[in-house]
Amino acid sequence: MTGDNGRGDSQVNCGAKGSDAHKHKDKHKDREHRHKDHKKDKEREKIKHSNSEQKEHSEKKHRDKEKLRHGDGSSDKHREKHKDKDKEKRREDRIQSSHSDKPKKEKENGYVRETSPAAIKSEPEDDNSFYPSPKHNKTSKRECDDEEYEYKPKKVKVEHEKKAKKRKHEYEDDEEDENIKHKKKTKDKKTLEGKKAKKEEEEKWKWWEEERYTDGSKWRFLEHKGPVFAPPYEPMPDKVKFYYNGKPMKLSAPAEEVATFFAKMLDHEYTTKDIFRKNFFKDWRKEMTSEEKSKITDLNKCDFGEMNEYFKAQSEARKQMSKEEKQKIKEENERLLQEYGFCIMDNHKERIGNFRIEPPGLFRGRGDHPKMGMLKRRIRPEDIIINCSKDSKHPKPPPGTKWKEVRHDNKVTWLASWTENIQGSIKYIMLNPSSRIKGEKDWQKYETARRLKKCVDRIRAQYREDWKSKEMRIRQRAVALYFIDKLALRAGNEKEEGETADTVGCCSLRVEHIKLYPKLDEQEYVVEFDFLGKDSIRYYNKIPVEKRVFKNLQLFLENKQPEDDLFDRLNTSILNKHLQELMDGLTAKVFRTYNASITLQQQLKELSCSDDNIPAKILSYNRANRAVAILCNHQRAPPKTFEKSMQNLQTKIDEKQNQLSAARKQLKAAKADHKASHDEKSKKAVEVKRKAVQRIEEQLMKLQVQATDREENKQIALGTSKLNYLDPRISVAWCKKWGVPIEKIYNKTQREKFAWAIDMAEKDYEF
DNA sequence: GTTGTGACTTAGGACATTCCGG
DNA sequence: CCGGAATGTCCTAAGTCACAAC
Repeated sequence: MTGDNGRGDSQVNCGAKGSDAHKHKDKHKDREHRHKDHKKDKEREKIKHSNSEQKEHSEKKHRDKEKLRHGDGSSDKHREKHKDKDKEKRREDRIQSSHSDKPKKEKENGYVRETSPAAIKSEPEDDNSFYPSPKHNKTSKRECDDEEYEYKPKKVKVEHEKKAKKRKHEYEDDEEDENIKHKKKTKDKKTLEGKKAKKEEEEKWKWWEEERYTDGSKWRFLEHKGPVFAPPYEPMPDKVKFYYNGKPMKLSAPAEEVATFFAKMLDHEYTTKDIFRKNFFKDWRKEMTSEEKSKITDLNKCDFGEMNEYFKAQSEARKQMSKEEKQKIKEENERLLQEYGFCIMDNHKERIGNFRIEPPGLFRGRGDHPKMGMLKRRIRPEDIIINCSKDSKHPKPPPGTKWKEVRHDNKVTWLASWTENIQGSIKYIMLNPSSRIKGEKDWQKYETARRLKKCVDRIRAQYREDWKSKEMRIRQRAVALYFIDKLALRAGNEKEEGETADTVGCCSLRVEHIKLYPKLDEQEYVVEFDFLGKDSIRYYNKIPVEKRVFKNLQLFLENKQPEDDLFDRLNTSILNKHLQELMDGLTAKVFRTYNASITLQQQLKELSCSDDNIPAKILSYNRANRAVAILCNHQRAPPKTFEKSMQNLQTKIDEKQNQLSAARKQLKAAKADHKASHDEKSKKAVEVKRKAVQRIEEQLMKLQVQATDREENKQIALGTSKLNYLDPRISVAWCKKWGVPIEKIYNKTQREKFAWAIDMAEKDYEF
C-alpha cells in the first residue's frame, strides 16, 4: 500500500470512470439526455449568455460525435505539417496600420501602496503562543480596488492583544491539544461556549482590514514543519503471489511495488488500454532487476490476480474495522494535521493546503492522455526544496536524509516544491484558501473583474470595430475576444503535442472544432462549437453570431485543413498583451470571472422574489448559480445512482400527494362535522386537520423543490463556479438582503475561504 | 517572436462523512 | 438505528499567465 490515507491509489483512480471509450460514450449520452430534459427549463432563457437552448436542439444529431471526447487522434501528423504554413502566414500578416494603443495604466490594483519593512517575528513554538501581542492597528476597511484605495503607511499585520487571547480560545475549541482540553474542562463550559459563538466572528484575524505588501514580497516570516511523506512501501505477504506465464514468481521489492500499483487497478477498464499498458510496462521494467527484466517480457503473461484480491480484501477489512480502530486512525490523522498542517506566516498560524506529498502510483491523466500508465515515482526528501524564512526554525528532513535545498524566497508563496516526473512540472505545497495570502489574491481577482465592468462597453465597442480591420491578425483577435466574452471560453494556450490530451481553448481552436451554418432552423449565422476543453470536458454549443463575425470566420477558414488553427495569427500572449493595453490587469480569464459574477448578480435580481420562503429563495440562488455553471461549461458526471434516486423521490412525491388529498378529505369531513355539531371538540378537530394539511403541503412543496433542483442539477457542477468565479460578496449581499442564512449558501470550508467577503459585504453590495 | 519555465488558479472525480426518513 | 442520498473533503491534473532567455 502506498499512501495509507486510504487513498493511496487515488491518482490512478482519477477519471477512471470515464477512461474508456464506451464509458465516455455513455457519459455523453447521459449528458445529452440531461440537456434534453432541460428543454423546458425556463430559467435558461433568462441566462444572458447561455446558448444552451440551441445546444439542445442539436444534441441528438450529435451522438455520433461522441468519440470526440477522447478522439481518435488520427489527425496529429497532419497538424504538424501545417505548422510551417502558419508561420508564413504570420509573416505575411504585417501589412500595416498603426493601431492606436491605449496608454498603460500604472500598476496592478491593490499593490500600489508603500511598503514599510516589517518586523519579523520568529518566536512561537507552542501551538498556542502564536499570537504575540502587538498593538493592533485598526484601519478603516480596505478597498482592494486601486482607484478607491486609501494609501496609508503601514505596519505589518499585527494583532490586537485581546484578539490574540480570544484566538487562543478558538484554537482550544477547534483543535484541542490534550492539555488545553483539560483546562477547558475546568471552566464553565456553557459560558465559554456561549461566548465563543459570539466571539467567533469578531476574533478571527481580519487580514482584509490590514495593509498589503506593495513590494512584491509575499511574507516577512515563514516557518513550517515541512511536508509529510507517503508511507514507505510494505511488501506483500509471501502467500500473495504474482504469476508469470502461469508460474509463481517472487519479485524484488521495487518491481513488486510497481506491480501493486497495476494490481490495484485491475478492475478499471483502462488497464486494458494499449497506451496505458505500454507505458506501464515500459516503466515497470525500469524498476526490475536484470534477471526480472529478462524473464518478464510480456505484460499479457503477467497475472496480478492474487495481488488484486489481496487489496480488495484489505479495503474490505478497513471498512469492517471497529469504531475504536477507526477512531484511532482519525486521531492519528488529526495529530499529523496539527503537527504538519499549519505554518506560521507573519505572526499568524495559517492552514496549509496540501501538506502531504503525493504518493507514488500510476499516472492517469484525464481524457485521452498519451502518458497514462506511466509510473509516478516516489518523492524523497532529496527531491524537495524547502522555502521558509532565514530566521525561522527550518523543517528537519527525516532522519538520514537531506533536503534538495532550503531557500528563503519571500517573493513566492510556496513552502515546499518538487519536480514531478511525468510532465517535468513543479508541484508545490501552498496555503489553504482561507489563508491571507490566498484570500488577498482572490479578492484582488474580483476587483479586477469589477474594473472590467466599468470599461467592458468600451472594450466591446472596440472589438466590434476591429472586426472590420484591414489586418487579419486584428480581426482574428477581435473575433476570438468576442468568443471569450460571449461564451466564456478559456484563453487556450498552445500545448506540446503528444505530451498531453488534445484539448483546446479559444486561441487554439482548430478548423475542425467549428461549423458554420448560414442558416439553421430559424436562425441565421449559426456557429457550432464542438471541442474538448480543459479536463477533456466537451464543449458543445450552437450559437447565432453577428453577420460580421460569421463572415470573418468564413474568411479565417479559407484554404485551411480541418487540423489547422482557426486563429492562425493569434495566440494567448498576443491576446493578453492587447488586453493589457485595454485595461490594466486585464487578461482573457478576467472575462470569465466578470461574466460569471455579473450573470449571477443579474440572475439573482431577476429570480428572487420577496414572498418566497427560504427554500424557494435557495432554489432561486441555485438556479442563478446554475446559469453561471452552464455559461462556464462546468459539468459533472451524473451521479451513478441518479435515475434510481430520482425515481425514489418521485415515489415519495406521489405518496405525499395521496397523503395530502386524504388529509384534505379529512379536513372537509371535520369541517362538516363541526358545522353540524358546533361543539368545542369538533372545532378542535378541524384545527388539527387543518394543521395536518398545512404540514403535508409544506412537505410536498419541499419535495417538489428538491426534485426540480436535483433534476436541473443532474449534470451540472455548481461548486466550481461558486468557488472560483462568483464574487462571494454578491452571494453575501443577497443573503443579507433576503434574510437567508449564509450557511445555506456556503458550507464551513467555503465560509472560511470567503470570510473576507462575509465580513465586508453589506446587503447593498454591487459587483 | 519564440520557447521554456515557474508560480499560481481552476477543475472534476474518488472517497469519507453526515444527514434524513422509515 | 439503518441504508441510501446528499454533502463535504481530499487529491492532483490541467489550465492561465508572466517573465527570462535566446
